[in-house]
Amino acid sequence: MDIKNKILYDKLNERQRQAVFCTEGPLLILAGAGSGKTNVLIHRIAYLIQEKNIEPYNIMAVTFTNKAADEMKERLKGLVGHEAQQIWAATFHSSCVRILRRYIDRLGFNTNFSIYDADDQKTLMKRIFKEMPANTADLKERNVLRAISAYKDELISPSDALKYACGFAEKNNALLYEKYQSELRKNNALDFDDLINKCVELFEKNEDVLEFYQKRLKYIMVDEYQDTNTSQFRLIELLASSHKNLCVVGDDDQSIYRFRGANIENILSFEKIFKDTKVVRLEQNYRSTAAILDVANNVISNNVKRKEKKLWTDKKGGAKVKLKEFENGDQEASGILKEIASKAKKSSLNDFALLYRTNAQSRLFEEKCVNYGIPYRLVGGVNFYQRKEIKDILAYLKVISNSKDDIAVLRVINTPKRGIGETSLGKISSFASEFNINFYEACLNSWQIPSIGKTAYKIKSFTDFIEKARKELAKIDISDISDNIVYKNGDMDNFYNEAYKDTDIPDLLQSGDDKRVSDIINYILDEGGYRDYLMLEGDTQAQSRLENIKELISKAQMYKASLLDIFLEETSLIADVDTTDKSAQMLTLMTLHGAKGLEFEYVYMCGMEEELLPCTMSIASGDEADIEEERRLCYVGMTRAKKQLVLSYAKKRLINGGFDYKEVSRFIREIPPQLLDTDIKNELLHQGINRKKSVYIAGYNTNPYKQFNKSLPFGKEFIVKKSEKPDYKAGDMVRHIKFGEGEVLSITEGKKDYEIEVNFKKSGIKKMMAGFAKLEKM
DNA sequence: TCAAAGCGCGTTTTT
DNA sequence: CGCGCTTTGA
Repeated sequence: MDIKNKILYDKLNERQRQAVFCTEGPLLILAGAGSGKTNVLIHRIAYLIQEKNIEPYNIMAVTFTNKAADEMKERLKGLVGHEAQQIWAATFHSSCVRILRRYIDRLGFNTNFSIYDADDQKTLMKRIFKEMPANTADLKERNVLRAISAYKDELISPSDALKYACGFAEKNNALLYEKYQSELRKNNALDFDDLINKCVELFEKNEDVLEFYQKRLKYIMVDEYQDTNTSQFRLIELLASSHKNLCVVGDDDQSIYRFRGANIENILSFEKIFKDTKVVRLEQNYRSTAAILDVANNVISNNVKRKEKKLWTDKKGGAKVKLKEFENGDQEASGILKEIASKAKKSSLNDFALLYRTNAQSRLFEEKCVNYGIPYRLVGGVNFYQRKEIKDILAYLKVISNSKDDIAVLRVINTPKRGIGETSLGKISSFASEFNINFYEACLNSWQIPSIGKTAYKIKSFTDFIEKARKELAKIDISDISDNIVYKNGDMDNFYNEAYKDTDIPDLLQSGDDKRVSDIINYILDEGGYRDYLMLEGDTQAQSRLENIKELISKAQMYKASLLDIFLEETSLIADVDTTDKSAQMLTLMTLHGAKGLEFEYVYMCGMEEELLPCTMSIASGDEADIEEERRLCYVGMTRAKKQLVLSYAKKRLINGGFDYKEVSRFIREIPPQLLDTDIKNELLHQGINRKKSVYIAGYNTNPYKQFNKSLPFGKEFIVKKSEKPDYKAGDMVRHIKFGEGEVLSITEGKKDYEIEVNFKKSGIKKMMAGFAKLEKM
């Protein structure tokens, strides 16, 4: 083979090279965990450019997360140099936004559309609920939104949903879906799912647009292919249908987004859909020791729905996987963190990751980290862009950019307080719907709103404020938007750059006295009174809120005010502010989902308990497929570890102020005991530790610590002793500290305590444990 | 109109 | 336990 830069590919193994050199036609790369798939992808791109003379401009690499996209761009830069900037490497969502900003007018939207996040969706749905009380009685916004999202994942339109709905509930959901979509359109807004779906719609209805992108994107690669849903698949199928140079990389064992509509069929049946697909399996793991891989393989082999594969490594041996048991969640946190702290003395804290199933679990660890002085980096959790103050500022910017965005207008019209209350908002709202105009337009005509009175002046002061910003600062000119190029962090972002491929790019940062997005934010802080509002709220958080805004401002400094839209779109699609400087020595805390695609020397997986992993929902559903997804999640976590994996669980745990006995996770019981390094008796692991499950404490919504052990410092263990036989019996009247008087209905002897059923005069029948309830005989 | 106080409800996971 | 939502009272 005639290869210019042969050395580059010599480091790859045989299979990896196959994948890299196979450039034409459909290719499915089944890449096990740690098999170097990202490496293969970037080498494949390098090969296309350097050996096949493909223009970087003709290559698209789609990822699932911003993190992955950034990493890919970074590594490509190292491999192919500045040309890497021409490659279209982005997430599904940002790719779609980029396309829609140019062409969505074909679908009757304005190109300055807003993007609604989960919060905005909920707010919008709430408004719909108010408007349609008959259809929404005892429904929850969330559930309806989930149903809508499920429709969208499958590319089902509201009219189809309505057509095929059976039963009242489904019909109703479909109806709400229809309403929701029309509201979005009114607001000139799209939700996350729409970003994909509108793009598909655009391509299906506009052949010329599709052709334009097909011609440009001659080689398409999709990372984490197992996580694509039906609509994402359709999008890729459309783009690749003419040249068919589609390469997808995935691992069915790491599919962990089924809940979000990821269709595992996309990977299982890829070969059927794309004729003459070549399949390459990457099964050599370069990341973990055999000890770790053995454990992971044993767990995942319990899944029925999977492509059989044998992940292997030549790193023989390695430290056994550790299993640790703790009395409670608190001790688990201290125990694990102490161990990490002492181990980290010899290596770097950066080598450690602490993984958990739910974000809620992070709190305990955060507190302890603070106590012990362990620096940590929390990935995920409350998103920077979801914080109140940031959302407020962004909402102002959205209003300035797209005044049709009612949700944004409503968010800020009375923040800071302008004396425009619920009643007035209602009046504006009904005026708006009566004349079929947007909320903001109604505000502009506030003096015409019946019985609005003096509030009209207050409304005017708000619209004046917005209008001034639009005229003097943003200079909103929609035709301008696609004709600009953004500089981001000193790099040319490849937004719209296809149009500018051969032109000189002006350095916007140098161009003197232009207004910037940051100026608009300062205007909101100063003239809008937002700073005073924050300070007057006076809570301890005010300072940190201002800090957050400052961070936003520094980002906004890089954008010309006329590029407000682009600023907004970047901020709405970014999951986490990318200030994670890797140079600092920090322990990483994150969810199992967040860990996908990463690796660490030492991985600690905590909360390895039934009802946590697998989580309650997946157990309760009774659907084995849900359990399999949890098992894959467990597998993903385990395969992050390079050198050592430590699993831990707590025997009991405080949950929602209640107090649960936990059973060790079934996934741990799936590991052959000889593979584990543990003090715990292995028989127990085999049979499962048989404790009484999920004792519901005494009808309390309160923490037993608080009720009976106030004096105990936080963190001290609460010990349950087998309690004495109570001095009351069925039929007796008793008194409870909270519920007052009641009649004992029954007493049942349990393993550790007596379970008492009491009929309280005020609060009805409650079941409680005698040891906690502290009932007094009357 | 708004702040303070009370109630109920909860948990996957993310672009 | 906490959060967010609703009710309540000024």
